[in-house]
Amino acid sequence: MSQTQTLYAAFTGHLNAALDALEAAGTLPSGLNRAAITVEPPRDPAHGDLSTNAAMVLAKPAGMNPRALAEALVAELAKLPQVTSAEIAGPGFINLRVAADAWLDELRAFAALGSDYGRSAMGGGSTVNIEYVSTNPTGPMHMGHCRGAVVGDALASLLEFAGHKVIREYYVNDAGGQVDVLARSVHIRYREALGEAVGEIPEGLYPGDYLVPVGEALAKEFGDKYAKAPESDWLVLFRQRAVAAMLTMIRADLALLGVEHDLFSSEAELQAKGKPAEAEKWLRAHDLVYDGVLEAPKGKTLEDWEPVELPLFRSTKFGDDQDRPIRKSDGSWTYFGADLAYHYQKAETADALVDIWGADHAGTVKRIKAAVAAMTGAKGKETPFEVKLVQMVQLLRNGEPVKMSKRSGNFVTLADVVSEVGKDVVRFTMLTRKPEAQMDFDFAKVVEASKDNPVFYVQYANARICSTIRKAAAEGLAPSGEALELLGEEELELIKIAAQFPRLVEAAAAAREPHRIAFFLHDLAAAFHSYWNVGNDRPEKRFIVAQNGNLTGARLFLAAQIGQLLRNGLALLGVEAVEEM
RNA sequence: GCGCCCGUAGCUCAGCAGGAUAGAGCACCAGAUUCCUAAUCUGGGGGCCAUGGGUUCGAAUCCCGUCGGGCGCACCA
Repeated sequence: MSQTQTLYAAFTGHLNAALDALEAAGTLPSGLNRAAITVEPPRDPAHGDLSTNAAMVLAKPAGMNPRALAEALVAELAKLPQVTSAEIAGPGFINLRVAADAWLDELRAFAALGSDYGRSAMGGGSTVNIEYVSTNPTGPMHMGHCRGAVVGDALASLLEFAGHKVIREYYVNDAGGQVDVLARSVHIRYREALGEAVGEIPEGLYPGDYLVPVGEALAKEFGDKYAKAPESDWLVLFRQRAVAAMLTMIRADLALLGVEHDLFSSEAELQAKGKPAEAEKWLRAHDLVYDGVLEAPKGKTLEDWEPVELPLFRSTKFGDDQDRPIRKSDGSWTYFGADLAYHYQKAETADALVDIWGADHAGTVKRIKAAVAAMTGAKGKETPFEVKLVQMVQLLRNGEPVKMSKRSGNFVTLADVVSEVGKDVVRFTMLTRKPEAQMDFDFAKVVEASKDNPVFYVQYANARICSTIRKAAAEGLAPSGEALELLGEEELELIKIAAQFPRLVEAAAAAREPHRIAFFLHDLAAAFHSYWNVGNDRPEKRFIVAQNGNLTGARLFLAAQIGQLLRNGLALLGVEAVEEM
């Protein structure tokens, strides 16, 4: 591993050393919690290059006046050779100015680390399993699924970059009633392929055309063998074939989006291995599952409801309003029953679990988290398990809501949207807002506005950089780190913004918020475009200054590194860094 | 009725585990192209951060209530 240390990481270290020194001198009590201390750029650049809240955070637990503590800290920090000024401001902020050399060193670090600039060891190599997409294998992906797919994929890349091992997993719900419905729907298409007039697809089955080829393939393979046969003869077979076909389709849709999983886990396989039964046994032994009778549903009247004894999980202990069955009255597993076994199994292969779910599953978060916590906790240490809820995407067409339902066959497919506006626009749009806020996605508007999409703004910055370097090369000029001291204030400003990438990666990874990367890239691109245009009025500020090869080399060096950073960030988002536009 | 999420500029959204004068894009107005890509830039107008309380040196950010919007509240998945 390189010795190169990035500037913010270095200053966090310097600050801790300064605090250690104060402790050693008896100025500061030892053992104070430093977790809330930050080193960040001040909001107003006029205040300096770096700012820390250390004195304000520590003053109270230390029983000291913030300004007095700040003065002691400033005395320590001022000793650092790269610090040109250290001042106390406001209620106790410490503002530092950093010598130009230190920023030029950071520019050299961009180059030395290249595509690894921003990579962090924060994760410590621990394994995080991220489960995302996991749509039922009953049809193509539609736009409602898209957000979770993009967010999960970008989060996976981000966590990898932040030092985790990542398993990207898709849970295939191939065991419930919906896949039987799928098999029956396919059976009709199969008969249709054999020449039978099947008419309208009956209510409750999947009417989509995408099942036609599946039926045709089965007709080709089996002839009319199952046309008149009872369901019990073909259901399992057709279910398997149909699920496999749907997964192929879904994977193709995901590929259009640039989303790829490491692992597809089958619910049916999980059940075949007896995992839910194992889980039930354990839960009963720990009094978390008991046989009981549910109360009649409130608020609605179900004619066929009757009290029956079921194995119930004590989810009321964890804030649920009702204990939840893990098996149905026919003995088969409920979704919840299989799901807790599934998560328990996942926890055996990872140090932490993250699920990306649609908000329509919010109601089940408490119980599954409780079950997983109980089961993994019994082994000594709970496996951290987070559920990130991705809010609904309201689909509109010219302002009118589009009701989507696979059952009705009425939906906007992901493939349609991607082919219309492109993968990069879809991904960037999904990643320029935090996932827990609802969003509207107006198909027409996005198509129309795709040319104004911020993604192009970021891509254009990289394309400009590439073009400049190409142009310079044609004139025999190349980036060079030889004379970086020729760079002035404007160039340093660009470096200062870019230098935040490492701390941003860590913050975004810790918060599991990939959208922060998207906003950072936009800011960096803005700084670059702005700098570029300075050259419009002042030709001496252009990248290529023909009469000054050293300066040109240094500016091209800067441009090349900014380009690298943009590419590092875009790679995390899964957006192409095009070289020409 | 209960649970979860959201409410910031006309619109779409940021606001980095409380911090200094609340930001960006779109839209609107006024400018910049003999010049490395104008898919760009510069400037301007526009905000009781839904609302009422609380916590503290300090709140858009944390806590409670209210209002408004969304999603759930099955032996479904």
